[in-house]
Amino acid sequence: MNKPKEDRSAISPRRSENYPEWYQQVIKAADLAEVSPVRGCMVIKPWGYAIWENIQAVLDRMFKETGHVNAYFPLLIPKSFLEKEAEHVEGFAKECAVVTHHRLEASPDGKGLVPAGELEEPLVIRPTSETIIGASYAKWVQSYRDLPILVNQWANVMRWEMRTRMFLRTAEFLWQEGHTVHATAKEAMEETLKMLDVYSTFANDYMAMPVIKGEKTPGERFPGAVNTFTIEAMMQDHKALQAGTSHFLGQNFAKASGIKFLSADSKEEIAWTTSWGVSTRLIGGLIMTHSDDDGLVLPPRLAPKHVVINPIYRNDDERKTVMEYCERLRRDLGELKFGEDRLGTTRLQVWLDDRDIRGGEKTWQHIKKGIPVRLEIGPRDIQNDSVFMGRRDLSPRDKKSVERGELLATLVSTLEDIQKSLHTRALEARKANTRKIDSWADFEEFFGKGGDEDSTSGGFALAHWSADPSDAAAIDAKLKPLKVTARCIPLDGAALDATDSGKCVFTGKPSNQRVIFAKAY
RNA sequence: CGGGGUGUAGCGCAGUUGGUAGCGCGCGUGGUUUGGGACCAUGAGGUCGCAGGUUCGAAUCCUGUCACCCCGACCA
Repeated sequence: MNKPKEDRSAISPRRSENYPEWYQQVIKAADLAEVSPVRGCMVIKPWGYAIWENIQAVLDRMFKETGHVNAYFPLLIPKSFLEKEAEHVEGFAKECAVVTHHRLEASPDGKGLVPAGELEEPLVIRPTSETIIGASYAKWVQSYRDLPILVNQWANVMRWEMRTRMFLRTAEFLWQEGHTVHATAKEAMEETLKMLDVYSTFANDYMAMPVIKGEKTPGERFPGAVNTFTIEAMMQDHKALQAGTSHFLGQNFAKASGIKFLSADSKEEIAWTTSWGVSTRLIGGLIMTHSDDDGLVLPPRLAPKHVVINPIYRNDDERKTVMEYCERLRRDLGELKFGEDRLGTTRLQVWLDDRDIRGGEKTWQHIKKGIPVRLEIGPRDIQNDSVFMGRRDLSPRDKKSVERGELLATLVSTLEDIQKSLHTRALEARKANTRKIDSWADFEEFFGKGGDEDSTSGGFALAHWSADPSDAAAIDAKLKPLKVTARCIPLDGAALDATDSGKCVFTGKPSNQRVIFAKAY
């Protein structure tokens, strides 16, 4: 408590002391979310939800630019629908919340309400919507002329997880799920990869979070998919986060749902489908990619407020002068173009924080909320027609005076500069903790043999791997004690300088592809 | 579902061999302060997770139950 100021950090514990606890504290300090009375569910508070709205705005525009439209399907899915695809049921059965009754009435003992009318067929709260959407598509698709169908839905889903963590894994979460239908396998695969690219672009350009595009190994596939593609990011504790997935479903779900069409030469054919999604988990990724020991750090392009103005005054006279100056500055800054809504570029979002709170306290709140640029304006600054500016990607003490005109002229490029610096920093962290591993001994060493809870051990291991399905069980057995999983087979091995041939570190068999292994969220 | 732990004020906690509840932070008010997380004073706020039991008397002892947390099995 009485540490010298230089030694204090706004968040306790620091990342290096207890990473998982630090993560929780960042969320609390930034007022992003809180636990709810409902098991495994969270309340997303306004600041957290505003970030989600920005994520939605940008992605929604990108989906529409790639030809997709939005629709909405029911929350409840008949149990029998889920049972139609064998692997799919098996994958999701254990995570389903089930609705079995449809009415409440007074309990016979007079205490509270009890469910009354039992449903003939239980309804499952959607854990994902392939089956219920498939039922609609079966009706919508008759002819090759009806294809492709390119629909997205913004929704909530529920998966009854054993252990939950805010944003990273909650029982209920918000997401988007794209579900498309195509006449050919080739076109469906192109769609699958196109949307993976959209996710990758979004992660890099908006979240400033570098990701590796790759294909999941068979063991990590979406239940029912033929191929699952993923974007994988590295968090600051060097663990991997699956940030988005895009699935080529082949004809599996089309067969299960009866999505058939007559081709140009009048033959009945089974359609090809895809699905792809990202969720509020992205916010967890955002936090763990950029935030520091002083709290949340937001990439400007997704920040709900780009700039906050902190007026400083001692009495009512000063207040009047300072507030007039600040209001005028807010108006002028608000004319600048930065940030996006669903249609495209919009205006800079400025928060003039005139709450009746001490200045220092206020500043630290802004820091903990991750606002990219902070301006302090008091009587001294006004005399010089200048403001005091701090950047969230720099030290809280690293502030400088900027002349008003210069501020207006350079602020947008400053924000872009912050955006870029966050990406660069994250990419360098990933590179520094990615290693080519060529022996089992090195592999164990890299991940801390024994799988202890050293929260910052390991990283991404690029290792050769036998794709032979008969080796899968043996490889799993070796990985399990280390708590390591195959994250993906990178699509662009060249970018990772990983195109060489070698021998599988688990089996010694020849391999011509390196796979990324890591501990994961 | 197994193993361990915790439920006391908004949050974090104390409460001894049973005697009807306290501390810190936060919050309200007044004052002094104010360009890096203020200080003093003064207030408000709790049927001690829930239900039984033992007892003259239970936050404390006993039984049951619920919830949450940590460790495993599962996962965007």
